[in-house]
Amino acid sequence: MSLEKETAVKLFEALASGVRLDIYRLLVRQGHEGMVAGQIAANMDLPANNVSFHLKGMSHAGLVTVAQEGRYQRYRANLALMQQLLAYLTDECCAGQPQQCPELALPCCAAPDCGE
Amino acid sequence: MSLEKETAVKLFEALASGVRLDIYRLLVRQGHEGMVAGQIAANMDLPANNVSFHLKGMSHAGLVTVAQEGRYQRYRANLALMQQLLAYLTDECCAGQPQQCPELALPCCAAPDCGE
DNA sequence: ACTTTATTTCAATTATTCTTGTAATATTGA
DNA sequence: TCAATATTACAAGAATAATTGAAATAAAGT
Repeated sequence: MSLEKETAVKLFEALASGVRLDIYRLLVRQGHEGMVAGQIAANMDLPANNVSFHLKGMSHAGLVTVAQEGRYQRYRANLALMQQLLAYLTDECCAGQPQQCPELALPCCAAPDCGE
Repeated sequence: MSLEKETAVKLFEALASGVRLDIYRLLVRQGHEGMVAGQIAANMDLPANNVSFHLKGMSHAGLVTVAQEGRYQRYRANLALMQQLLAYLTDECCAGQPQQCPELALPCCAAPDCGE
């Protein structure tokens, strides 16, 4: 159930900009409520079309989801995919030497199945 | 003790390329042993100077560390910083509505201090 | 000292991404 | 239907990043 590499790269690209990182964290803070595009743009203090450009990239990558509400577009952070991304990163960590993991304090290695 | 936004952006940029993502995951698998630049280049099947270019970016961002060993440069994944990056991402998640967190299955929210 | 090996640096080219402005689409309310 | 609002689409220029090749540095072995 691991992510495709291509998917992971797109997700990191989607996070690799100050604007988009701010947007994502804003949506994480909003939780399930999310925010509509105009609110996000107001919050970012950027032109609406620029924010829309970034939101498009983020939703295309899967980092956020979008739902239409009349003439509004409501965006939400896709936290489930973020979890998969983290798992992808730490997949097979310290392979063969699980005893290294605790000292490196990596969550994957603290798991009971680490090193399997 | 949260990361600076600029630091977080640089880390995501460092992960936002197929080549660098492969390198990072390779180093994660290697654990504390790490790998020297030439081994990494051989593993990536890319020109050494190209790999060096990417490694420089990654180490400048802090994603990996580098230690000189004679004429070799040994690179290791900086897992401690990765942990901080994850914390930065999920900081203040679902602020004010901690009851949303479990259903979103985000690790930060499963923590006992979620919503504080 | 000389040669080989490991790695980095620099410069040039190509490719990609960001921003801005303007126009288009589509929903709502009068 | 008409006007206003929310948002996206498109195009052009500016800014960044990636790749390649050639040269530089620096440690190790002879």
